[in-house]
Amino acid sequence: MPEPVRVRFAPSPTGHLHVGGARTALFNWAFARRHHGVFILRIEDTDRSRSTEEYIESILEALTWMGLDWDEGPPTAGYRQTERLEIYKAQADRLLAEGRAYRCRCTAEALDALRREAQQRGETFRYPGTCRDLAVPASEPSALRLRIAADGETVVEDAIHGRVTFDHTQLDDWILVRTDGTPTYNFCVVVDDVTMEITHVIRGNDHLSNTPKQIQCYEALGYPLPAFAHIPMILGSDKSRLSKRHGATSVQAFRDAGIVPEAMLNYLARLGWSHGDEEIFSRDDIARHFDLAHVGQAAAIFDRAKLEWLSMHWIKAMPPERLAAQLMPFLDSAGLPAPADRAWLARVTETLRERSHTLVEMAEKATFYFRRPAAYDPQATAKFWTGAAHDRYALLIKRLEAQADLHPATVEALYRELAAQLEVKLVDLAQLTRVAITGTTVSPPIFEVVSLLGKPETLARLRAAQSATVNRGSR
RNA sequence: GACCCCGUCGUCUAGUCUGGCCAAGGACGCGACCCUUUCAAGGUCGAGAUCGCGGGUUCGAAUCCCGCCGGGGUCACCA
Repeated sequence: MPEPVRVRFAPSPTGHLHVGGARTALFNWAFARRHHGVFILRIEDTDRSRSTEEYIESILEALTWMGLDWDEGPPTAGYRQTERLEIYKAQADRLLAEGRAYRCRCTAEALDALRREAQQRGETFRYPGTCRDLAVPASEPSALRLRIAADGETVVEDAIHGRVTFDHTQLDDWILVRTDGTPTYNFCVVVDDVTMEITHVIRGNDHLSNTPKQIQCYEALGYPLPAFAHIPMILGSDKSRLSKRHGATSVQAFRDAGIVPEAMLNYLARLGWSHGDEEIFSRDDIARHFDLAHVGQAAAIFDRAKLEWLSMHWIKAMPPERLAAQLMPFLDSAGLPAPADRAWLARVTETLRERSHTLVEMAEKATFYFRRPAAYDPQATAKFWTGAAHDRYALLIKRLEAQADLHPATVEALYRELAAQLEVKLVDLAQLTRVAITGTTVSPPIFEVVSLLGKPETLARLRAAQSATVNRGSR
């Protein structure tokens, strides 16, 4: 039986989870689920100056929102680098004892000077190995460097890019442990991946260049290599690295913009990965079909329009009760009251779901269900409050009053009958009603709206419009 | 600058490994029409890619080889 797949997502909590990180998390999660393996969440918080508890919470929240559940990780202890310092220390000591690493007392200033010189000569800076054979005593302040073979090459066998070769002239004896005793990122990653028995390292393409250094470390440590897969990056519309400049980039920014999680997941999955011509993937679909073989090699540009299309798709596909529940916080932010009747709200969302790309949009469009029009759109009144408007409102009011119930079908029958009698088009009566109810000429199917609003409210709005036609000078 | 990765419609992509089924398919967006109580949604149709460019191999190349150009990434006692 093959060894079980173990993958990890290892964000550093220096900011909210951005879409690039979210997609890396998704690919790891999907790979784990597809292979019935284990998805581990590890927090890379060795950079204490920039890491915060708030960001850790924020990242966990974003992953949870997307439904990316982890099998190992916080809140269980031991999945934060700051909790693993002894482990790095032990491995560092071992490398030193075995001669695979050595103490270096070169100062940062001295190295900076060398770096500048190299740059002026147009060369890649490499640590010259000053302390390599010096046996710097432990009593002196020193950093720990990995001893790397001066020549030869290191090959990365990448699941997405194939074989990538790096010449050792490009590598140098990099720092494992800083003078202050803290381990560096590249060292922690290797130790963590080794001790957590990670089988597949799936991460952003920006780490490909670091991989040969890490491979050297695996070898020094005497551990087998995991498989590597470097997924392409996500770029902004100008093909530069996606940043705030390009608008929303954090997962919660999209959540707050009313994108539904199903859509975020679906969009991110299709950004860089494909499964034939399919576009629609539920979380389960992704878990069932995801494979590294169909992850592309080219960076992808983030396209908000397609995300919103998917968001509408999933809004349309969502069970009404769930949709109503999802909408609630957005009604609140829009300053609208929380309806006590959840079933009623579900019906309201049914009328709005194919007209809303986001929940924010849906909440906006739902406004008239909760509030009477603050004003009537001048263009609408100019067009529909003609001389006959007042009388037509009167007729509508009279007939609606006589109706015991306002099922959409009975309302429609009433309107059609009246339109026929007056020898006008149904649209004229419908638009007159829209103006009265929403203040505009746009709404979901008006018979449904009337039914949802109920008789007293509908009548009140029709009467208000009717008297407004008088005030306006129409007869 | 050095090294590494990448390059198919505006965008996401199928196809590239195993050359012919591709005078390049799907999706978003865009346009038109149909449907229709408005707006949408839906349906149909359409515009849109000489497969970055130039050579080569081959009967035949988006697919193989070479060169070039363009974009991105990495070069820290950051992660």
